[in-house]
Amino acid sequence: MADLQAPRGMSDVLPEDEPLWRFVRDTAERVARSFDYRLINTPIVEDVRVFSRTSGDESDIVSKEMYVFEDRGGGELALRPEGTAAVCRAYIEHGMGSRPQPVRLYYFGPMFRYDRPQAGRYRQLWQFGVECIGDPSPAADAEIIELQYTLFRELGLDDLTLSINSIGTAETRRTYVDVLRRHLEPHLEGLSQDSQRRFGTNVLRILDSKEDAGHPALQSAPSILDYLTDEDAQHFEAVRSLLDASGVPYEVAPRIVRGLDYYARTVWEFEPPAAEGSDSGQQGTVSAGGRYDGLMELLGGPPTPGTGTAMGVERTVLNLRARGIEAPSAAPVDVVTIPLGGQGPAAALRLAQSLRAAGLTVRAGIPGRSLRAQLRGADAAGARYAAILGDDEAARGVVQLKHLARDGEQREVAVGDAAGVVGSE
RNA sequence: GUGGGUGUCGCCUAGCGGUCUAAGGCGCCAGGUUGUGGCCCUGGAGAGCGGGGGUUCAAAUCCCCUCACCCACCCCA
Repeated sequence: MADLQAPRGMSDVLPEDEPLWRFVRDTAERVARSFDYRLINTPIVEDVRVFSRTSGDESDIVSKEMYVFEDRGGGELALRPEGTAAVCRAYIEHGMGSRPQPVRLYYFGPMFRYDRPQAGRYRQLWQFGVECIGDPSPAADAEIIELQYTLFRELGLDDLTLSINSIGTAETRRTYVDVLRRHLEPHLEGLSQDSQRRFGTNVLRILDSKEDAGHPALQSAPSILDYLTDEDAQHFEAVRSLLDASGVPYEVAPRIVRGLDYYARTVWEFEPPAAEGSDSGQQGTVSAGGRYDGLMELLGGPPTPGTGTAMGVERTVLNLRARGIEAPSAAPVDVVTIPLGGQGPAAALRLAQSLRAAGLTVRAGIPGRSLRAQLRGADAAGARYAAILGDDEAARGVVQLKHLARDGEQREVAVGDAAGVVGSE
């Protein structure tokens, strides 16, 4: 094995992987644009405060998963762990608040988290995300969810389940956390160690516990939905009826919470159906998002509502592969040139130029190899035609066009006619 | 961060203490005509067994450490 390898948890996307990636990316961009979302590219590094202020210093992302480094000017930079905060920073920086609201944006790029890698979890992960900024209404939430839903359908992932919840606003959450604490406290002894730890750090997470899922204390736990303010409840109700209207199936899951502090009200996740057998792939969430009113203020901007979602590209590709879904096949090689002799190479170069100019895909043959070897190579490449050019052809301004894809019939045509012949089939 | 598993040519795999200066398949390169493919045949290049250290007369084969990957937990996309 080579002594130099890609950094832990980071991997190469090889040419053979690329068609599926391109399928995901192209489909994502097409769907986003069809909802009138526009691309925004932000740097992959940001001032660390973009994330520490917004994700919450206590969050795992900030406390232990960020790649932070000092640049030569002494500033603290971070490899971005997620996209939303960076997009919001750009929104503020470029005064997008004075554009027609809401501003609809999408991004596609790598994120970095210093996690322990495992199936579906990487230190460099790609996300496709959409953000609808400047609209507090339930319609924006429903639009984002519908967009994501549409994208999964277009990709052929039609068995993902959508879970939605409302976690209210900061105050309702505080109230609910107190209630939940009081409810769980008497049962603490009987809960798992993880849950006991989370009782101190993040009570809401206990609801998500796999270990304690069947515990009576959890089954009887109060639902956050019962603690929503009237406004929160109305908002959630409206999101639901809009989803109903657009035919997006979902289930309400009062137990889902999100990892980042800036979420408010609507939150959601798309997950593949629980795998048969037992313990496969707990890294299931393919896409997740929520409303983040309040985030802008954490970044020093004016109060601005927003909602968005992010999809894990690797996990999406994993799900496509698991279902045997393949990317539309790439364009084949139209012609492989086969230069022979002393004059062939130059003639082949000129021919290749003119064929490419005509929009054809041409692989240059390698001078010096035998005709036999070159034809074998052309065949292996799956080329439709081989264009043989030796001294004789070069002198006469012709080329031997051999139709590999068929029976190998070969005919001599003038160099100038080659593009027409190849292009006509 | 915690626990478990794996690690032999580019890929897949055999070997599991001496017959291994490591074998096979795929792929790659070349040849089987002087300028003709796909099948087939022949030959060739390519690893010293993830790395390091031990044990032993002898290690790919045993032990330890380390690295990487995989799986689970935590957390998350």
